[in-house]
Amino acid sequence: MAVKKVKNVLPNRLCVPGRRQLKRTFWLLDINYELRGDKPELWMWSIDATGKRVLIIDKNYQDYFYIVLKENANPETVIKQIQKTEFPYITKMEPTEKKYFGKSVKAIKVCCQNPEIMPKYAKALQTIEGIQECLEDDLRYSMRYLIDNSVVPCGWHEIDIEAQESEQKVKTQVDAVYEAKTAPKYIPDQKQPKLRILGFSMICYSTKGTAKPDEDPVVVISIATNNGEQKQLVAEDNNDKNIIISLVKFIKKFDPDLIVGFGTNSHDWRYLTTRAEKHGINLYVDRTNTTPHTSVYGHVSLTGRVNIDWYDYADELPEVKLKTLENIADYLDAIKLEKRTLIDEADIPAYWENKQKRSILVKYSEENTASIMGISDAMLDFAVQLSSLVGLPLDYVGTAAVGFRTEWYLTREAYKIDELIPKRQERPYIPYTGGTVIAPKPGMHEDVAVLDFKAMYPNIMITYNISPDTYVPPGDQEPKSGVYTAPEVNHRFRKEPPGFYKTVLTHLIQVRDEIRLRLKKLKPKSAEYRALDARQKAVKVITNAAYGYTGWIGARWYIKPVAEAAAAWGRDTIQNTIKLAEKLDLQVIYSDTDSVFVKNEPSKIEKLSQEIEKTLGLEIKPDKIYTRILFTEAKKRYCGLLPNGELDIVGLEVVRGDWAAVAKNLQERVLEILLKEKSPQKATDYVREYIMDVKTGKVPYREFVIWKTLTKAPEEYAVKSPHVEAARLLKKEGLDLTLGDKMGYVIVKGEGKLYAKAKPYVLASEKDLDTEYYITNQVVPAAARILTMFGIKEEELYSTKKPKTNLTEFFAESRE
DNA sequence: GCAGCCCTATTACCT
DNA sequence: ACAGGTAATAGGGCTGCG
Repeated sequence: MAVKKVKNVLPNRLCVPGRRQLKRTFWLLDINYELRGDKPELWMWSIDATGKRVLIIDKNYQDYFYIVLKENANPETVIKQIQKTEFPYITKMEPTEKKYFGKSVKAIKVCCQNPEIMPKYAKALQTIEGIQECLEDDLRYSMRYLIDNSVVPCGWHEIDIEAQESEQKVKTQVDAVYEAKTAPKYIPDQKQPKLRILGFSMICYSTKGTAKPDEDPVVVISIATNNGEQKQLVAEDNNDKNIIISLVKFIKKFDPDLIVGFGTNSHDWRYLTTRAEKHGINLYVDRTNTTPHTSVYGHVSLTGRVNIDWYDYADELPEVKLKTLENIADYLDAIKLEKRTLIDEADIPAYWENKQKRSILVKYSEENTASIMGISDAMLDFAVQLSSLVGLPLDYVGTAAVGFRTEWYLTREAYKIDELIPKRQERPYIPYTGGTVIAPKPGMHEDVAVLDFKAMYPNIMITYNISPDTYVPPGDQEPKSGVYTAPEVNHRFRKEPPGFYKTVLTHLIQVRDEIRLRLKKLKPKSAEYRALDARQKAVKVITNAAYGYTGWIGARWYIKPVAEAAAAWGRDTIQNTIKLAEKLDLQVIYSDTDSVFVKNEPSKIEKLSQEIEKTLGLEIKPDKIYTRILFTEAKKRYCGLLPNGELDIVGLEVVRGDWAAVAKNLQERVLEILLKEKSPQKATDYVREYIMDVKTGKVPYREFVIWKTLTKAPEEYAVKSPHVEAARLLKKEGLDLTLGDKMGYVIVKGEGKLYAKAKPYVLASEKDLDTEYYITNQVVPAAARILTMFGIKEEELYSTKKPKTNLTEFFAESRE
């Protein structure tokens, strides 16, 4: 796609040459806009090159949207028609050429003084003769500003400014307020200013059940800063008025750029707001003396500061199954502790009420904040890079779902090539066929190589120019340049010019390769390395999400054949690879979507890889080698032994969050014995002993807990199930569960269906456990899943006596 | 009334 | 609220059974 850009005429900027103009370089922290009467002002909260906190106000940028004209319409006639009607906020209309899904369209750019009136105007205009539709009236003013001026959150810019006598309330919060005299100009520089970071966590107290902000006080607030300051605020006489005042004071005094927490977007800020209102305190923790408010994608906004809730980044760590603060901190090695203080929510009242134990609660709270600071240390680089890459402000790039992050990146790219931004629209969900999975050859295999296509879907989209703007619908004439036709589904895509996705993906892949090359020359601990490494991770996230995005019905650029074609070419690619491998007499053991597991024969593999590269133009290479690998009959589940002696467990119970640890631990040990020692007999013995341990109470209570997510409100479930019933019991105790929370339950002795025997683990204890259930439904199935591959029957595992090798004897054994 | 079968709901995983 | 493909368990309805 030809990149043609009309260079900065800046028709939307009302440029007034000023006196006392200065040049400043600034790093953009947060952005918001204010309406002064009907005129928008864009506020950029920033840090300048000298480390001063400055607010730069741009009053000179006007919002606009586009009218797309019908093919035969005359722009001037349409403009005249509009002028006849009363649209007082329209300041300018100009005919222009744009592209829409790759096709040139006639359009009118409509400038509006008041950004918030635009959707209304756009709707009203639709009825006018010659107008096809209106677009881009649904972009927020602040995003419009960022996109049009190439302003990048968490990036450096240069700008001409003029000192401004600001209102007192603003002046107290920053070192200086300026008025923008030119558009900011982006300066690529990965260096970051030294940010002031404040982390906090809190503990609420209720005599029974979940604390309710209307009734129950906050009793401990723990604060820490990246300057090493720490403070524990402890309520006196269960009255939280003073500690909330102290929190506000502390924040004002430290004046953080970032406020970080865990669960703050969904809980803490709302709770504090309600408590503050109750006490008549102003919760002024931002830089403009307003209170926290919920905004875009559900993030809590603190004007002038960046509020980050690290829980929003938990999705980036799929290895952590139960996303508690402790687990995430431990996973990231965020905090060094001899022994962590752990207190269940249900036990908090007991700790608070007991003066001796109260100090433990305060320590727990202090450790929580320390964990938050540690997570910050590990994750902030990534958040900053994601923000600057996709162009969403740092305070809500984390709350934006993957689809929206991808879309904002695309939106910025579309602007650069004059593509109009399609509207979001409701569509029916129609699934399509995805990747191919072939059944594994069950059993143990020695020396197996896993070959992976490098970024298969992105590269397929590049190779076949698959894109919303290159799609040739059925019935449309084939373009001169010719088309690529997808296998099976027969969707066509023009070969030329390069499509939107091809351009974007090529760029992303190239950028990542460049970064990785630079990383090789840097010291891994250096700030530059960390920032760049975070950058390449952010690039990878967006690259990998692109294919999924194309098949998402919520996507602005959704065109089903695009996703469907990419998937079809994927299937074709892997099928060809398997065929070729077989032709080379390279035994294929398993394949899933973009990978093939083959016998490790390097010369044949090399040949395969070269042949694929030559015929398909895609890169496939060994990703890892397993010394030994075990498959059951199931797809997507296996265990491999790596050369370094580690086990790579995929899909099996061990890696699932919804099996009790008592079963997972056993299965892991069984796999270890089998893969390392190749002894089914030893594994069987181990299982039998283990079962005895379970029966005799040698396994800790916590290992019996089963965790399952509550995906909807308890009433909405069609069938009764253990975790939902357990959640009901919790609720009876006043302990609420929010949608998406994990319910931890155990199965206790009793009658009837399983759901009747499920109890929240906090409400039961060791002696209640139905060990029979755990043995027959957790421990044995998990072990048998593996051991049946070696001819060992499930029933054999129940035997308490020495194993018998002979089946007749085994059947004589009694099963208890 | 219930064992056995089959289908559905549900969850979490893999690429 | 990025996609589809898959395994697995428990619930629940239905059938057949003198």
